[in-house]
Amino acid sequence: MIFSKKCEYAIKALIHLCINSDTDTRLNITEISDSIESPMHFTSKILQELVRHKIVSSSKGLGGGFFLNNQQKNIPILEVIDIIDGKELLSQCGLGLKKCSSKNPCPIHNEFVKYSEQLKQALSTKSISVLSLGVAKGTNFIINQKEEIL
Amino acid sequence: MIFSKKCEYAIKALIHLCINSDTDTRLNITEISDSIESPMHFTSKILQELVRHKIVSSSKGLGGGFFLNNQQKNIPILEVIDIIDGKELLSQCGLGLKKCSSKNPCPIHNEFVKYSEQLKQALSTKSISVLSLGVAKGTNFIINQKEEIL
DNA sequence: ATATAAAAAGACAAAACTGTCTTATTTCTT
DNA sequence: AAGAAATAAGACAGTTTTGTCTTTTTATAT
Ligand code: FES
Ligand code: FES
Repeated sequence: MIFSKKCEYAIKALIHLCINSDTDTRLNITEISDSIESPMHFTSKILQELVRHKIVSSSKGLGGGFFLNNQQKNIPILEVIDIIDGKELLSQCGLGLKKCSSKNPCPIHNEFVKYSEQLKQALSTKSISVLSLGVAKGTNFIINQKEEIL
Repeated sequence: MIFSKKCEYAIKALIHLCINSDTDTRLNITEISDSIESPMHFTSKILQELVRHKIVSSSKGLGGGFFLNNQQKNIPILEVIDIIDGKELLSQCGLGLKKCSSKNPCPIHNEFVKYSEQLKQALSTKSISVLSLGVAKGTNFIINQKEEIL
């Protein structure tokens, strides 16, 4: 598993919020965790962390909840991954050497860097809202689909 | 970190064994863990697991130790990763959906599969001995190099 | 003011991963 | 047969990740 569970839940929650919330439509944590099938309190912690980093907005009290404003919907997903799993995740040596560099490359460096750089590039150009498009249209999914018996 | 520590140590140990052992040159666990800078008993467990899967050979008793025969040196590294971290590792959905498929793709499926297939392909065609070449020549490294003060 | 609904925070618990220590077993040498 | 050197195996411990529960704080509506 390349991303942590925290990170997976974060991305799912953000996509759900992108589609279903805005400045004056807030979602509470029960609704969110039910929708993305994630553990409620754990998800709440993750969203709190994202609020601290200004990736998500929130308001307390009656009628409050979590939401994304238009600016937040355009944040690239890589930024979220960097916050939750650390900037190193996609820059680390595949064999765990302290520093991944072409100067002192490990035996899998070439294959590995090619892969991680490409992935990093792709994730840095996809915003939360771009990833949400397919989900809103029903062509992409953030929860497990029922087995269809054909 | 995409591979587990177990897997990192396994790959390093195999490369070290590929370069320094053969049917009648066996290495004991102290020598191996010192050379690859890994925790000795943990590494021993990992090698035992690889012995059970016939990736590594071992013999007990005086003059015994771990070693690779010529056939084992040609095992693709992906096979090792599959054993230690599970076949799923490089086939899993990046968002943790139970099944990664283009029929019910998650929002990052396209990017994700494109690169993980490439990596899997690359790792399936590199044998332990191929990865060892650079290390034997001194152009690749499996332990951290000292900081050079230039 | 009070009740209520919500996030925020903190303490705790379970599980997985990583690592250590001890004992058993095997094999070789003498 | 005895001793030594090695892997094999199992019990245990620390740490991190994942998840749960409870309390506090804040804002709104009545
Ligand atoms: S040095 Fe190992 S991946 Fe770059
Ligand atoms: S469905 Fe998520 S990566 Fe394929």
